[in-house]
Amino acid sequence: MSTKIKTAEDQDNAYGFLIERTAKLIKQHFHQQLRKTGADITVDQWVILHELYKENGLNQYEIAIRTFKHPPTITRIIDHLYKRKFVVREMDTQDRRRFNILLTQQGRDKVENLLPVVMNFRKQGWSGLTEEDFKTLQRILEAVSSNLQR
Amino acid sequence: MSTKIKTAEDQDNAYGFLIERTAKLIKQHFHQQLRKTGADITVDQWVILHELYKENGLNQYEIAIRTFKHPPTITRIIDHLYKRKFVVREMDTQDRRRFNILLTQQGRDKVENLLPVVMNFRKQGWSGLTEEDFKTLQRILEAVSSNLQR
DNA sequence: TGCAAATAGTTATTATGTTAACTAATTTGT
DNA sequence: ACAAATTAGTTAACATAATAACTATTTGCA
Repeated sequence: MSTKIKTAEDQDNAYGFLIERTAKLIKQHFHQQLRKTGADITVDQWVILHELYKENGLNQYEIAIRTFKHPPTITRIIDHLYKRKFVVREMDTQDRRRFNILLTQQGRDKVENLLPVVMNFRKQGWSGLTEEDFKTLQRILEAVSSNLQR
Repeated sequence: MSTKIKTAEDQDNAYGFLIERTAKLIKQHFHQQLRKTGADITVDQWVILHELYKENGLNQYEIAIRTFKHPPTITRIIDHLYKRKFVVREMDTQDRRRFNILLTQQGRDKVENLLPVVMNFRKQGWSGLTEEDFKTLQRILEAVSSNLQR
């Protein structure tokens, strides 16, 4: 069959490992960049701040979907961001189970200060890769995701 | 230049996110598979058991390198595996700072019981992908890694 | 030989990942 | 209208991620 993976001695999950390793590397190096700038913020906190910067007032459920994180994780990270005065929780008047999460001015400033750092980081990480490469990468990773979600 | 990433409005790190999301999905689904079989073992514990199955007696430093995890993480996971009697720590006679980690029979049995589950999981995840796809995936992810480690 | 530097591993701290169990509010079906 | 099911969010418990600070060894080198 055409889908066999290397040879029989390939007992180790080389490709899954490669994907996880790369994801870790990206996160680690991005974390380093954030530290270097003295941002004093974690990668996951950044991700949520950035989502709110793109669309302010998301509720926690929507943030969970968009960031691919679980609800308890969102609760905790929002707690941290609230303590540091980057966001506030606003009770939703239509549905009192919901909180709309709003960036404060301080939160918005933080995102805007870090945007150049982020852009630079990406430029470094993706350098030398072509449009074609991105398309292929996307196709393969989405195939794996779809295989698993069956 | 040939390396630009889509358009200017692509402020979000779509590809980095895609890689991380896929890595998470793989881990999550593998975790589900392990639970379904009643294995009562985490993915990270499996990874270390499997490394030891491939080469018994590795020290913690070598395990850290091979699994891409940090030393404190290895300490804790080995502690868990020890409590569950899957491994033992043997003092290295050449270098008394080192422990050689050895699979017990119980640990070896655990790995062998789970190997078919793991193989099945991989078959599902990678189905429909060609040798060519794997090569491309590998090239791209290694390019990103190498870009970051510069 | 002797002492500084490097190495293997642990402990502690803070943050996130994952699941289960829970509260409170809303929606659905009849 | 109302009980049952669903949904948004929290709390708790346990495991991993990352870094710093530490102990105990071993190695490098003047």
